[in-house]
Amino acid sequence: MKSEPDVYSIDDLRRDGTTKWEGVRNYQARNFMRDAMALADKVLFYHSNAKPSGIAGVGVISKQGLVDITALDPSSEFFDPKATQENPIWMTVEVAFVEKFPHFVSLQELKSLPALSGLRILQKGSRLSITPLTKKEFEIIIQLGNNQS
DNA sequence: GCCAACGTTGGC
DNA sequence: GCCAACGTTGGC
Repeated sequence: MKSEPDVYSIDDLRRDGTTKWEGVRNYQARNFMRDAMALADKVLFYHSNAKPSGIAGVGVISKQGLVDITALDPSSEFFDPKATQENPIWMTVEVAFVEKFPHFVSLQELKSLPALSGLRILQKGSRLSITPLTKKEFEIIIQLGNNQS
């Protein structure tokens, strides 16, 4: 999952312990969050629009299938007039902090590894805030992040 | 700040 | 249903 660190970073998640991933307003990203994420699944926390961008750490899904109530709240920046109690449209999950990588895995580093060339986040024009990755890709990145160098 | 890529909106 | 216009994302 992606977040701009100026808005919400891995350090914010570490401080908060858990956070609701509210404000996703893209159907594809919503579907991944709703259908492809299960309770206790691990997630990578990617810093976008950052200096540098890259993967900063790891979280875990601590609640799944929540209604994103910010869509129903006219005072919220994420308010969606099309959302109703009966059909809230937008869903979210709660994420819990697991670790901040001792070694930040930069975008440049991700791109340099052929084994990771299939990562959706590396594809040209990829803008989704939530994307799936394979277990193998996940494990490679966990290794990189925990390598002190 | 630029710009490519993509999603959404709305006129027709 | 098409498609131009517009807004957003995000790397650089």
